Amino acid sequence: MSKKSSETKQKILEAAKIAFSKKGYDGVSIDEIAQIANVRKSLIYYYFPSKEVLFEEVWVNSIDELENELFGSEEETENYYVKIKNFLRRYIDFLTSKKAISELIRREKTNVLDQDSWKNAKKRYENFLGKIEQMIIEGKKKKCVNDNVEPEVATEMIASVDSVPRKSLLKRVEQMLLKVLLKDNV
Amino acid sequence: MSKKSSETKQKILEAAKIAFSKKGYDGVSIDEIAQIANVRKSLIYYYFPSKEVLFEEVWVNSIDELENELFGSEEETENYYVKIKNFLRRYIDFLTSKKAISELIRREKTNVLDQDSWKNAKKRYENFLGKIEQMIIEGKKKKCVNDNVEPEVATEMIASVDSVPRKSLLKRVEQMLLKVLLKDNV
DNA sequence: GTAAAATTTGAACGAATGGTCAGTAAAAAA
DNA sequence: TTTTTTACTGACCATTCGTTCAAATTTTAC
Repeated sequence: MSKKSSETKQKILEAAKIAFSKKGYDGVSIDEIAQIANVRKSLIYYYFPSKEVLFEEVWVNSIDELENELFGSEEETENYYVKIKNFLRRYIDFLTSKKAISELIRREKTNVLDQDSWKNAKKRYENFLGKIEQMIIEGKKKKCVNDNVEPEVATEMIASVDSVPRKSLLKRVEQMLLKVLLKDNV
Repeated sequence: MSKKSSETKQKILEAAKIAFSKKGYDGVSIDEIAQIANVRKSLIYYYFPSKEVLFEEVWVNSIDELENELFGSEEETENYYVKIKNFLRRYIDFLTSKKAISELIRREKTNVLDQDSWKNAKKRYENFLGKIEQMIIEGKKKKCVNDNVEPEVATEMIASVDSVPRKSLLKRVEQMLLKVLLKDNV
């Protein structure tokens, strides 16, 4: 794939991301995306076989970006207090800075998990949730996370934070989550 | 309007409520709603001039039902500690029992507030939020709500609770909100 | 410079969508 | 019973939608 080609593809992906995040999958037409990206509609079909696949690629990229910011920096510490605290801080930073992706996830995550047609998107999102769950499980093994915390429930709790408006409230929720999750030796 | 007429209209509204809550406004067609309600498509247009108006009526009814459950029972007390505590308890009860309406609001509230076309729906929802805000303002006057709480922000916080999954987590969030909002003389 | 490959375009298609309307059936009024 | 009003139907329309494709243009390889 040449430079120009991947540039165009990127332009389409970016336009689709913005459109889907603002209006949702069903609220956006290929024409609309083409207009935003400033390309002809048929060109979109040169790069993507269908609207569904385009959405899935946008989704997977978005989760990649989120996951990278949350788990990417190779953590030196094995201290799960620090690990989980850092994780939540990074998550909240992401939610307040990367608005388009956050809004996209908030809007479509239910559909991604329910809908059978978006298999790749679903698999990618479940994999991401699985990493959070794994972190909680490890935290329990290391005696940092409360024994009464069910990892699956804790994961749902953490993921639901993406619907919280305003940074001030997010900070409160962060504190609440830390209190609920971690054993309280300071 | 005869009995049969209002029964049919109700059947359509109910079908639309379920469909919209599951798939969102853009994800649902009039044909689909007609199928669920077991009526012909054109009959829907006998009762509603457009899909938009149908949605707005579903929305307004839903907010009515919610508001009625939260503010309806004529409270005897003027104690705003009790009032706000009861309010939050009722809200959480509603979210866990009336799933369709809760999901509808969660799905579409952003669109209702943004979109200019759904004027009635927007006005109704803003009026509902206004009542919550008013309760906070009164609570401040009565020295029950913390001085540093901004009513508008508090309202957003409370409204965002509709995105919280699981009753166990909802109970936690309820406690957090009470802690943030109310002065802590037990 | 020319051939081959990759990229972009515009026109078109069938299906689905929101919406209309003339007409039929049923209920209420007379 | 007849008339008038109300409730319902089916056929149809215009538009938008996702999608296809042959042809044009641009880029790359030789």
